Amino acid sequence: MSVIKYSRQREAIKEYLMHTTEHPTADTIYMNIRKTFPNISLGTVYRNLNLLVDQGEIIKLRCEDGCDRFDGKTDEHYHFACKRCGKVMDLEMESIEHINKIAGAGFKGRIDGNVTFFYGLCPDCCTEDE
Amino acid sequence: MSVIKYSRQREAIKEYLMHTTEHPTADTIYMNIRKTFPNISLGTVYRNLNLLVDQGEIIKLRCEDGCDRFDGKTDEHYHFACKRCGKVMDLEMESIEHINKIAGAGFKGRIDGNVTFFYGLCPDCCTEDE
DNA sequence: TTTGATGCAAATGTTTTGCATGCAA
DNA sequence: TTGCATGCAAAACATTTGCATCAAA
Repeated sequence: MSVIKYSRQREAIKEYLMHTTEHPTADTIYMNIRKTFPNISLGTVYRNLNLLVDQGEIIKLRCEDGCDRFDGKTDEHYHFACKRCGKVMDLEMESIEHINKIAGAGFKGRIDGNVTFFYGLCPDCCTEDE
Repeated sequence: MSVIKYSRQREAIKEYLMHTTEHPTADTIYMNIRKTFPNISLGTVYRNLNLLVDQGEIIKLRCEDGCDRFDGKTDEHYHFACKRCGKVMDLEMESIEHINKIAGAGFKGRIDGNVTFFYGLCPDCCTEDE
């Protein structure tokens, strides 16, 4: 098994994800990191994102719109996607991990967890409706 | 707005999805429909799948493994994905739609629903572990 | 007939990968 | 010095689309 060496690019990606709540796509991350590392390549961004996901330092979100988004917040929380503007946000809500028990009730396998995505209209799009 | 005409290919796709619980990918559906329509093209399969999704006759599942899967069962139910073999199955369980209220409690927007995917080990992979 | 559906192939968009070079240890 | 990480470009992959032709209504 190979050792993981420090890299400024990876550090910058991690740093960027720690300080945004936007749940950016790989391409958005690429555009932003380029401000600091103009020569960084998309391939490097992808390689580092996958590495960070494997290490559990960031989370990969499989969105409805097809492409992946990344989240630097790794503690248990839930996401919301706006059906109108596509924005993805964190939800401040109490735990719903009890649904794992509900799901496991009549199931012969083992339930380890769940991925839950809520959808509807975000606060901004909701206001526009009035 | 254009009228939707009958097509034997679309009917075959719908029929196939109605009688499988495998949650096949577009490519798997293509391979199967080719047994009946050897000349059908992948493009046609995709076009019809999207059409059926728009009509609410089937459901599209965005899976962890990246590609989409399709489900002919359209009533409210939840899915499970095996982390080991990748199999996707339906879960027989009571409704958890109350989580929409929990999610909406401190949220300024509007919650219309949720997409929930459970994961862990399927019954088959679970048994192998013993 | 008219117009939507098809088959085919080319195009698209996202993500991965091979390889020579650069940089961390 | 060793070998992982990078930049670049090509490849891989799932999905969509343009167009001439076919078939439903």
